[in-house]
Amino acid sequence: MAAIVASARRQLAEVGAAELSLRAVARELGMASSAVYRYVASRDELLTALLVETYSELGASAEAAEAHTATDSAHARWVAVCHAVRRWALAHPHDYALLYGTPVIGYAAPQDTVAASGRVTGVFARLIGAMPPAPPESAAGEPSPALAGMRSYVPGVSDPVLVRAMLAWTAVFGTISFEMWGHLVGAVSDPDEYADLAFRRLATDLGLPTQRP
Amino acid sequence: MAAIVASARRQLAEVGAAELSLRAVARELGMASSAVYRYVASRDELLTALLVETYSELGASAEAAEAHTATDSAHARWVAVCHAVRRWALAHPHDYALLYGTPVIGYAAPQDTVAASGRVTGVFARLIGAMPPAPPESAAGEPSPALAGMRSYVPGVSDPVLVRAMLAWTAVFGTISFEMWGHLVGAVSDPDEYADLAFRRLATDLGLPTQRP
DNA sequence: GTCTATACACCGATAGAC
DNA sequence: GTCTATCGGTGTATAGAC
Repeated sequence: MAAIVASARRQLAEVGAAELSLRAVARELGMASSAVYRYVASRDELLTALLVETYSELGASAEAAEAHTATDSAHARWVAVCHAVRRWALAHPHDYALLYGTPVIGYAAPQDTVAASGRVTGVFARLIGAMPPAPPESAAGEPSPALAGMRSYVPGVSDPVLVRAMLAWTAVFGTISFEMWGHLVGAVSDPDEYADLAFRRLATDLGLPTQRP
Repeated sequence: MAAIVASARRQLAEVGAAELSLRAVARELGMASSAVYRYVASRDELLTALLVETYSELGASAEAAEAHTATDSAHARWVAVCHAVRRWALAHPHDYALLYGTPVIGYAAPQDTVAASGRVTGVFARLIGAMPPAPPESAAGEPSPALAGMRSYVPGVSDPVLVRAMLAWTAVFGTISFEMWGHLVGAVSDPDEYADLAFRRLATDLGLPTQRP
């Protein structure tokens, strides 16, 4: 089973998730295609196994980056986690595309994959929890019910701050995706430096404390 | 030729860009598969035609939204353009995925598609040009050469402001992509309202003027 | 411009022998 | 658990007649 998933991940790098083929896996493993069905009931099940393993790998990278700078400021940890995600994406472009690119048409992600994705999200959510709960301009206003799900991760924060946190999160993945998929060509000449500027800017604008806790 | 591209776009909605097939197009048009080769030299050429047409369509939507609010504030125009892009994406999810999702493996985008994509980008760039050139906290510092390409669009702006503009741009597409591809499930319960909050927040944080010009 | 025919590949999935 | 054989599809691309 491990060999099957490993082979499938190798294939991913060549053909993309939608073209992933059980037959090709069997070929690479020197088995008959029918033998693979002993281990995996269908192509979709293989895809699920791939998603879970890959989300978990990225989650581990992010967690490791945070643990490694755990004694530092929230600002430093945010930047470290962002860089870890970007580095992982650059090192595993096809795996990144599997997770954050166009979903495979006709494939319905089961609950397992949603749970697996939470590991990465959780790292960001914890960091965002270090935001100052009531910044100067925090206007009062009614808390919007649209953000209820998000608010459960980061309680006691005003709506503008919550939205800002969401935007920072989407900006991180938007930045990485745009870089990897060629949308930054012409605008950014040094992606490494730009990424660093961007991740630091986000941490600063989020108000993440620069002092150690 | 128009019928071929139209059929291909219909197909896109069913199978995804990577699985787009000349045969299926021919089938839908009631032609022999070989006849299509009179119009399109290869599958990649068809893909290019699709990309150019689709970028142009989205660009037209964004431009129309801006023109429609041209007499309003930059803040209002930013929000209108963001909503227009999101509405177009929701109405044409597969077209959006073609433009901003995972690139098709093995397909090298020719220069034509890059030029076509500039129409959308240009709308955002012009709006960003309305940012206050020297905000309070604009630290001096050396302008980074990594942002040279971007700076040519928005001259005379400090690096932090420039980076903030880039982040806003990537956040818009990150937000739309995350919503469309299911990464916001659990965090956001009302996507319409969240999108509005997010786009307004970005306009505000960018410092786009709320008064008419 | 459109057709038929063809070469040469690919795929998911199952039946049934060993 | 693995195999062979098979069903019933999919595709790109070309040759050559009309």
